[in-house]
Amino acid sequence: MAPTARRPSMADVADRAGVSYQTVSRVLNEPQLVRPSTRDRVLEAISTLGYTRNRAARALKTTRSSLIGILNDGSSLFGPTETTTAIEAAARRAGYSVLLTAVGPGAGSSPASSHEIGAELLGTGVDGILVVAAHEGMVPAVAALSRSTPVIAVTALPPRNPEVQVVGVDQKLGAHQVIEHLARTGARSVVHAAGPQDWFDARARCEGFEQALTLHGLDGEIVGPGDWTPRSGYELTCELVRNGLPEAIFAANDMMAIGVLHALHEHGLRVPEDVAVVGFDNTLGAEFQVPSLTTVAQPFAELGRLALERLLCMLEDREPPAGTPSTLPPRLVVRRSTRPERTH
Amino acid sequence: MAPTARRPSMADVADRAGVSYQTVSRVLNEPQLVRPSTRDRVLEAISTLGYTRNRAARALKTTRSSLIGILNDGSSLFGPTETTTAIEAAARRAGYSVLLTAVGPGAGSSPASSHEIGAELLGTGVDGILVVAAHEGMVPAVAALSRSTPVIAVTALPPRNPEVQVVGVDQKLGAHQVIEHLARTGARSVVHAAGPQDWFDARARCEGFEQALTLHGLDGEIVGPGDWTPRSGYELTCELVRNGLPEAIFAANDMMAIGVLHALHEHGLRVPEDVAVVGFDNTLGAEFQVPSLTTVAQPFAELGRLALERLLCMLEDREPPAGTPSTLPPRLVVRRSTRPERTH
DNA sequence: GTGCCAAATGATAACGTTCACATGCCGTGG
DNA sequence: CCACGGCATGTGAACGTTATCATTTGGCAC
Repeated sequence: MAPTARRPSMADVADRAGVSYQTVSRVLNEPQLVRPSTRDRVLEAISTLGYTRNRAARALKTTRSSLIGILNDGSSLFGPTETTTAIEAAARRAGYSVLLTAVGPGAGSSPASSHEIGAELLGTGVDGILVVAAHEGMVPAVAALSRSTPVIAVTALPPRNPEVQVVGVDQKLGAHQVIEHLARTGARSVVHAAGPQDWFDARARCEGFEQALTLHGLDGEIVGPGDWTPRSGYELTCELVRNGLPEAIFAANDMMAIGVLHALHEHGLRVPEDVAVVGFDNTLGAEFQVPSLTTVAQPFAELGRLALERLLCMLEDREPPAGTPSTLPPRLVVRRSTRPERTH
Repeated sequence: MAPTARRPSMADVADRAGVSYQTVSRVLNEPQLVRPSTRDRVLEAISTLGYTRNRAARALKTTRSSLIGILNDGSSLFGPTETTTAIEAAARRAGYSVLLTAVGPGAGSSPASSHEIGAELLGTGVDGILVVAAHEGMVPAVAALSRSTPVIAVTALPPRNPEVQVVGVDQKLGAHQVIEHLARTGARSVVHAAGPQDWFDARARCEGFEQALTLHGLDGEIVGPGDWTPRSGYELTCELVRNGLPEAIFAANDMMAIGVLHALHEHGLRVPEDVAVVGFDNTLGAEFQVPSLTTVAQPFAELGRLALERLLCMLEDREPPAGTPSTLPPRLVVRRSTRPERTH
């Protein structure tokens, strides 16, 4: 590290190019207003000096920070991480940077302080906020936030606080696809090992499960809730083994499904012959479980891009292009942990 | 969203408290310099107005943004994600926010543009940068960065560019622990299914593997490289099955190990009776694989905290407290995918 | 050549802070 | 009673941009 000579400013560039700093500003913001020859001279000065705009000054003057805040839950869950990465890439393409803030147990902060964290995030001056992995604990923070900044939540539709725009994957549809597939493969009874009920996505899967169950006339119930971890899937299954197994188990996510598979194997039960198993998410490892896991793939990355696109619309005061969905469909991926569908 | 009345500034607070804006500034920055009664009046004004400092103005004046950049590879790998989350939490506690930037194929950007991305990250005015999930493709960006900003790389020791400080988990030690365990459980030959060789951690594991092999007098070789995915572990194992299996397979990470387990199961081979399998990372699902996976746990979160601590030392021009390690030890977690150690 | 319009460029102020310094006040000691 | 030092607070300038308005320049018709 050099003795940190001050970074070059517009004035330095202007001197070198023999123009005023205002012209430099114009080259950067409205190039069409400046004569090509001048522009080239300025651009050359910029590149030889290695000049970059001072973002703080820019933000101060324009009252826009070019920063987008992501609020997540501090877990390392597959889906939210994928979504976050996609948001970052899309944001950068649009000229924004991404400020990451975690709230919740995974981040070592109590729900009580989620309020504070919201305020803090606001204090950073972000232009807009995307809430990834939305669960109940974030509601107070989001409610506070949405009063002073555009906010979009990435989740299944939350029952209340309708002020906040929502973008998500159709969890109910996913559950329907699962149950339909199980019905077609001859299962008569299905248990749903539920996810944590303070997560909107988990609740939506439960609702979808129950709807689909009656639709297809299957027996079934919800057990749990688990907590997204393999261990919770494992423990719930052990209980089922003691109390009577269904013909199929629909786990709230792939991690729990992994626990389910483990428990069944441990008790000498064959999958899918004795019990069929389905997960949710299509995690990286799902295909290579033993047996390879039937699951529901969610378009996490596309979801991130969609959410960002929506947010940009809000920021720039334009309507989202007609026909843009706010809900994306998931896709059932059939593998070997369920029986093959009858082809008639 | 209200018609966005301008956020209150220090002047507003000052008016309300009947002091000058400078006093408000002092209350915020050096409270001990202002009389308690005045301080209370100011604090009250702050809270009723809901005032928060304008970060842009602050950054402009102080030339410090209170922003820390994280450069990662845009993958959703378990380790980097955990580390990132830990960094974010620690940074927030220290009064910093975290700017996330992904570079590399996972982020949809070619290595060629990593240079640009580095410059861009610099342009945001971050006070320091943490490189998580360091691989060869980041070297140009990091080299450029480190000339003008404090940078710390979170990785196994990279062979070159010694200017950049490094914090990491001792990958070689991890490999040694694995081989020692395998030796003790009676394995005579081990194959290492290597990770992508442009990752420093992957290379370090290879080196450790070879060292430990000769140390314990075992047979073995390196196959691959894979690419961290289950599929690559699966394919490498299928090849091994054709060409002759060792008594143990040491996969470069848990994901690849999952692929290995799948392939072995598919070929009717028993784990650990026919072949022992070891992974690396202790991913969330490792314990619940079939059979549950022996692996090396890395202290990802602690690593993040350590890296941030180091970076803060650089930022504040103080020496890291004596005795702070720059390398953390991993921990072997023995489960059922390897044979039990002989107790003599 | 003169006048005029548009295009190109420059000058000034402001954004909300913090820094460096100036001022006012109080109590103390001579 | 006054000079002095320390504490508490206020004033002016500056950070690097962009917005607004003013000025210069060049081209062209008359």
